[in-house]
Amino acid sequence: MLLAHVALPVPMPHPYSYAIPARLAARVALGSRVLCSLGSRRLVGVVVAKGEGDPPPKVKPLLDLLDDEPSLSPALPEELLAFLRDLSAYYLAPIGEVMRLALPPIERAVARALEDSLFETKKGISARKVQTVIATDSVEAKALGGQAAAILAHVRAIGETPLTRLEERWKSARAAVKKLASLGLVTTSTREVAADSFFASPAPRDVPPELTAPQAAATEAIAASLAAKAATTFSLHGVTGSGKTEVYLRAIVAARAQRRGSIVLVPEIALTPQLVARFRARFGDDVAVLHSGLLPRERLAMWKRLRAGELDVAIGARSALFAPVRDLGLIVVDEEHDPSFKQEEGIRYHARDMAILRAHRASAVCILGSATPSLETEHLCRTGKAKKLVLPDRARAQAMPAVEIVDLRRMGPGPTGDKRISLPLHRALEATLAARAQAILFLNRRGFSPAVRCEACGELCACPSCSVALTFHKRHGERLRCHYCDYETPFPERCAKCQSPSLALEGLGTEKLEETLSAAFPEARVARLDRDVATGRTVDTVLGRMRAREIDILVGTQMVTKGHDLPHVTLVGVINADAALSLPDFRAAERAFHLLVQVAGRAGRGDAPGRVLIQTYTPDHPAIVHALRHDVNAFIERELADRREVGYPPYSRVALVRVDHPEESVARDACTLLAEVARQAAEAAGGEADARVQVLGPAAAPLARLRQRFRFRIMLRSSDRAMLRRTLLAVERARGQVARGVRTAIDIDPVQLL
DNA sequence: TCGTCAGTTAAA
DNA sequence: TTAACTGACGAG
Repeated sequence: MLLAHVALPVPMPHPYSYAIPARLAARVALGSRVLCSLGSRRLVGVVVAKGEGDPPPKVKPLLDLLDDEPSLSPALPEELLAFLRDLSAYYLAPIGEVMRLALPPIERAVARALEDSLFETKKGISARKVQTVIATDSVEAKALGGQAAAILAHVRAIGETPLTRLEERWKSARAAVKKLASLGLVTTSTREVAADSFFASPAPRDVPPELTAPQAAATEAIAASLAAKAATTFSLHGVTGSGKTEVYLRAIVAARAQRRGSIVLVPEIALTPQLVARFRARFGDDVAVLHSGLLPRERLAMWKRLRAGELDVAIGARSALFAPVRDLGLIVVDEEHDPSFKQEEGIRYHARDMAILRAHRASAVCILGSATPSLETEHLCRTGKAKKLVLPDRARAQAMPAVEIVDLRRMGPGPTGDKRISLPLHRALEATLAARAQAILFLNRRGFSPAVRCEACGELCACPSCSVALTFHKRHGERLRCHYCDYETPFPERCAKCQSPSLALEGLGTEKLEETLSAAFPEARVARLDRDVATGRTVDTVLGRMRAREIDILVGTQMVTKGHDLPHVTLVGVINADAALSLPDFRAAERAFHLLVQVAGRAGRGDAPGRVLIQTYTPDHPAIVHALRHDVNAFIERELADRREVGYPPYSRVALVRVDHPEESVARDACTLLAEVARQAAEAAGGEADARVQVLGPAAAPLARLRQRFRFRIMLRSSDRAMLRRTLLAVERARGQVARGVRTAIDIDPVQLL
């Protein structure tokens, strides 16, 4: 019997086998999308293997083949298919769910439509409309249950909310909203949404500039690898303004010359409109820009055009890694060090690592570009797995801004009385305002105060499910919010533990900083930029106001450090550099360093020389010392040495554990032991551990049920390196105890796979 | 007795 | 993941 092995979007590690009916036999290929019935459901899957053989006892036939357009068949080209299988094996992720990453999201709707045989191919793109939900003033007559109550509370707190946003969080939001609407508690309305903002204005073509010598050398090296079809990873190290983008553009041209396509990954596409603009200026509209604002239909259109080879360049965030680009020749990862390349929910993957993998599989070139390369990339260079290309800083002549340290141990508070607005910072703000220039203040804490403590018994208000301190948000009705899980509750009247009414706000968030500054500088226009005020596209609105000089002082989180030219900013203040340094992450120092270098780069790139003030209690910390001198190499050297000293692998912190033993009881014991070790290690480290256990072999089926229980995370809530070493030793020891059939992969280096 | 709920199981 | 099934419970 002819069988098709199909990866279906269910969390099972194996594909399902179906009989290929005669009428489809000629057309079903590897990578084809097929409609299958699984239990009582109908699902769209991808054919990952074909063959004759013994059918499983309950084999069913394929229902249909979805690749109706011959030019787009099969849906997933061989190269992409092979890559997805590697990714699935590497991250122990269910094959079907991985395949789904690469399929256009409209498939759900298609499958449903097929089921109802209502499917009709509508050409053209419908108007962009979005349905929103607004709470009315009426009060519910009787208590509501479950989702309806939660949704009502949410809409009342947040205000007008798109229905799709609600559906992300509550599965049956649509039904619940319908019910609420019938009770008169909410109303819905449909509004038109602005067209795709990236293509709103025509792109004036640019003229390719003359390359500098280092640019030319880099371009040449890349073109040579492309011409030789030699899979090569390049680390392109150059500060902002050193011309990395021009190298990307030339590399794409070189790939094109060989009729090969390119993928460009950026950390957050919404924050990089000017990079997109440069690509459009060079290549016109022949660039697929994949961003979150696309409607499913538009996304599908892009997908098809890429698949058909009509477009050969795709730009986007993480997920653009799975673009069906034809004859892939090049993958660029811009701002390679950025942590947002790591997908942390659903299928977990690191887009930078997987970009290297996909490029190698396709005999393509991978360029990792950054002004502050990650230690992982440096490690690849040192182990000969990547080649280093350096663009010296030609902008150095324009003078880097003067970076000054404000030692909070010695410096008293400024006139506001708040220690976090020190005297030097206060004076610098005054000077900036007097000069009619702009200032950016960076504070990595959203909300008003990051903690609320009972003054009677000392208890912190904590999230019931995450046991993390709740942040007080003044706007949106004085509520406490958990920044991990979005749990929300009104500000309590009394302490939950001792009923005392004296609850004190602790610490400083962006909301409070904004308020304090508005009071201290009444003549200044103070604005705030963080996730609470700006989501996705609205970031641009705030930055637009900044560029138009409608804002004097901008207070913000991470967001203010990324992208965008703000030429009138002459002062950048880091309120508390130690906040970034004490994050519960072994990469805290590295990230703080990246942040400080980036933030410093924001000052004075325009008409006036800039000033950067970094407030800290630990001015001697290497991340701060080296950021002061803009010395990336010295920092990397120091950090690598530090990590070596505690025995931490240079690559990744994730521990994957595979248990492969035929004896169920042994496999079970191994799982139990590893889970226990992780739990204990995590407890000792004051946090959780990040590891996953997968059971392979004959014991897999009986233990599959228990998989949930064996999934655990180690997240070190301590920057204590000795603790880190103890944790790793504990996991190593456990590996020794259950040695037979247990493999652990703690040091994950994707290039080892190649 | 029926409906609801939480927990279990199988899906090719 | 999802849907179907199971047994336990409590309201009527």
